Amino acid sequence: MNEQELASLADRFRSMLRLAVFVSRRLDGDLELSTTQLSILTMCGNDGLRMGVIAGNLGVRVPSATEQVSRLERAGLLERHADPKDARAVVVRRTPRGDKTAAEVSRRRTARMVDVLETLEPAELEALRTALPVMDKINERLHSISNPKERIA
Amino acid sequence: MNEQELASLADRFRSMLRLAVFVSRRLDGDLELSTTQLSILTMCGNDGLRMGVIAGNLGVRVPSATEQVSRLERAGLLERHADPKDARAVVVRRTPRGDKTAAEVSRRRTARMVDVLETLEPAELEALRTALPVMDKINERLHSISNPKERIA
DNA sequence: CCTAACATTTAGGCTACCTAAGTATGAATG
DNA sequence: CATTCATACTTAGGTAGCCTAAATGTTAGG
Repeated sequence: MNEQELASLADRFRSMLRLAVFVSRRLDGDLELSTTQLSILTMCGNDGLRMGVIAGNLGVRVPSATEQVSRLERAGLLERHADPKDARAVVVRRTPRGDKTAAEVSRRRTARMVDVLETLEPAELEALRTALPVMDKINERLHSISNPKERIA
Repeated sequence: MNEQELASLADRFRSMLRLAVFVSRRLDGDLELSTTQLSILTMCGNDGLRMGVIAGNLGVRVPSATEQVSRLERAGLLERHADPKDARAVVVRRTPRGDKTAAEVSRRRTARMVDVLETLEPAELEALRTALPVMDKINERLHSISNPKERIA
């Protein structure tokens, strides 16, 4: 693939990323838990996770994770526990109600997505399936790019 | 493809959408203009667009578009003009500086994406290319799903 | 005309991110 | 041990970008 084709693919892929944000909003924007909250609930099994790990999995800073966890705790879906090995740390676990809610919400959300996917051709579904691992790889690659921050508008 | 395979694909596709949000943050999070702002700048050629059309293209409500346009106007990249056909309406156009900035920012952003794509196998690039139109189709399908709004946490 | 529909802005609110600074514990070192 | 540095988390305060509801002015239809 030559330079120009690559640039064209890059451009269209950038548009696709933006589209993914829309799709995500359309799909999840009206439900009980935000996508982030459902992710947290899903990853904190009954074994529990450290706050820092949650943040890392989400791709956000620790204080952002703290905020979401606190909210889910207030809603009775998660609990903070002391880590016996390290008094600095916190272990976040789902409550029984959290288990139930996570399962329900996830089921509803997947069902909605299935409704959409059902309208597609088999070849299109195959295209989707094939592209999934590529996105993972791209995400990994981007870990290596750094981030200052300044906006002009 | 049977019911269960479809559900599994739906699940993994949902994860991919979340990943797309990360990738987008990693890729664009540190630059001069937000993704939304660059989209606006790109779509408002020198012909200009109505505020409502901008909002529609972005997939947001009109007041959200107003806000971003105002900001870009303050930054000297866009201008509001009266529509001679309809005094209620506004036509948003890029300034010459807006032209220049849009081109530059877009070039830089694509270059960064090319750097990432260059690390992939030809088959992976092909997978990406094939999946792009499928995302468009999914987005269209989702237009038909409605949106109240209530969170439990 | 008068009323209803439309295009936009303004005002106010919320989520989810961020950075910087504070607290407390743990680990390493002289 | 005492000190110091690193780690894990929370708190405080700020910002972007979305939302709804209401205000303003314009057009179009009966």
